[in-house]
Amino acid sequence: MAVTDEAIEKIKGMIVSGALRPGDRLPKESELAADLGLSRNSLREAVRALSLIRILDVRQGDGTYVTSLDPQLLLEAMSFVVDFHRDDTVLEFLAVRRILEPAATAMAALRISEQQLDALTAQLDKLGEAPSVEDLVACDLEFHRGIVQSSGNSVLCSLLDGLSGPTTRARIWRGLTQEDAVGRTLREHRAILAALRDRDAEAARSWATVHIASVEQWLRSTL
Amino acid sequence: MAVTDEAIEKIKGMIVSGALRPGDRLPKESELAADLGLSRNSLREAVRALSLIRILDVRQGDGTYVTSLDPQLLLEAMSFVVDFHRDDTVLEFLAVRRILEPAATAMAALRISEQQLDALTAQLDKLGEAPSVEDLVACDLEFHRGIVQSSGNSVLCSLLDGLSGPTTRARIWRGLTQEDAVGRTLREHRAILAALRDRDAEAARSWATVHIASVEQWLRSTL
DNA sequence: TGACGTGATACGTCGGAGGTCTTAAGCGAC
DNA sequence: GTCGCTTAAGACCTCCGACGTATCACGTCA
Repeated sequence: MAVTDEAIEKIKGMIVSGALRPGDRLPKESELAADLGLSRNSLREAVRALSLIRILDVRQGDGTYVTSLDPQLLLEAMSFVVDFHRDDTVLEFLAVRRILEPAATAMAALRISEQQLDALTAQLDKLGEAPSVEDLVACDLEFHRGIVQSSGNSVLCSLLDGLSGPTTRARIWRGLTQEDAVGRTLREHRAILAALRDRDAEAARSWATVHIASVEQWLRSTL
Repeated sequence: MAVTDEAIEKIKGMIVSGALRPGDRLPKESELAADLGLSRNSLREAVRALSLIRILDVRQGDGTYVTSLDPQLLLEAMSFVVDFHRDDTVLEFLAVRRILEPAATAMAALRISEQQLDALTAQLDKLGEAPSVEDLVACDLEFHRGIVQSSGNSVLCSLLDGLSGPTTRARIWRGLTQEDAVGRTLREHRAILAALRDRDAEAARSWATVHIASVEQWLRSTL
């Protein structure tokens, strides 16, 4: 195994074992390199790799720190990965989202606060009747994120956040080509919100399923 | 933005735009560094980072290649990330798995082949009545992986693979073996398999839910 | 024709030299 | 005494050049 890969494993080990805790500062590059028995250049490769996936936070002029290791932060790296997938795998991502999002919406129906409900309502009202496609997509993303956050599971939230990347692309495409998609999306959002207000988990789940399935169906028919 | 980060973005852009396709070979380090306008050392940091998340495949003495970019390969990097999470977030990961795995099992019930069913049966038979903990854990992992693969969704499969990481699984099982969990697990596996044979998606989904919920319940009571 | 050796090629590792940014201590003015 | 600026130290950023090591392809020889 290359010395850089060894260094990655060793740093990982230090964190997993608890020798390095979230927020801790690492020894400076030259010291850490000496400790691990490799050159500063090779160590930097290891640190850079761990930095890309948000394990380490490198601050020039200051030092290198272990991040909070929040699920949100680490899974955020997933969206970077998802970007590499081409359209032919979008359907598979969408299928996973079709499983997770209704479940998250149902969970949210039992936990969401009145305050959050009002915020979602205001958000939908602000958009108006005939928004631009860009505004609609941005709003859609925000709407679903708000709901999923209310599910109370940060892992689930981050996962869906990452999965929404390709879906978003598809939805832009759809909005540009399918005439009634805008109005339909707005109506479905209202329906989901109403189900949440009613604390009706099953209705919320069903509307979320319908919402995603409509995108999926359209995508399947055009690919 | 640092030159290395720029290089990461540029290489990512070349792949996403299609200038570099899966399997393609990159220019050699010195040339690529010159093209992107940075030193070979800094470029290597970028390549190493992309290599960690399985975007690039570096072969000493040969060259650097774009990987297949299969969802399986890229999401495999997630298990690396999951390893960093502490016990207090295991429940959240388990909750997500509780959503995905029953759905995957239900999907599998409609698609799994007779051949795969026989393979799963043989696998359970081989384990016997009183297996060792190591064998049980390995078998459990393999059993679920086999089912999820039959769902036909590689993204879903990779995702669950990452969530069921060896670390998480091992931690859970370590304490679980004290109870009657072994026999219970074996019985539940048999039940899931029977549902699959009957092509009964709902029964398969329910058994899978029960299977995971029992682990979740135990974990919640002990943490 | 096939096995072997050798050279070319490309990645792996290293040490050192400046450069840039952040932080905090030192210092003077209000 | 407090605030703001200057300055110096510390740490990461980038680069260069050199050498080590693994792989592949070509040519040689049996």
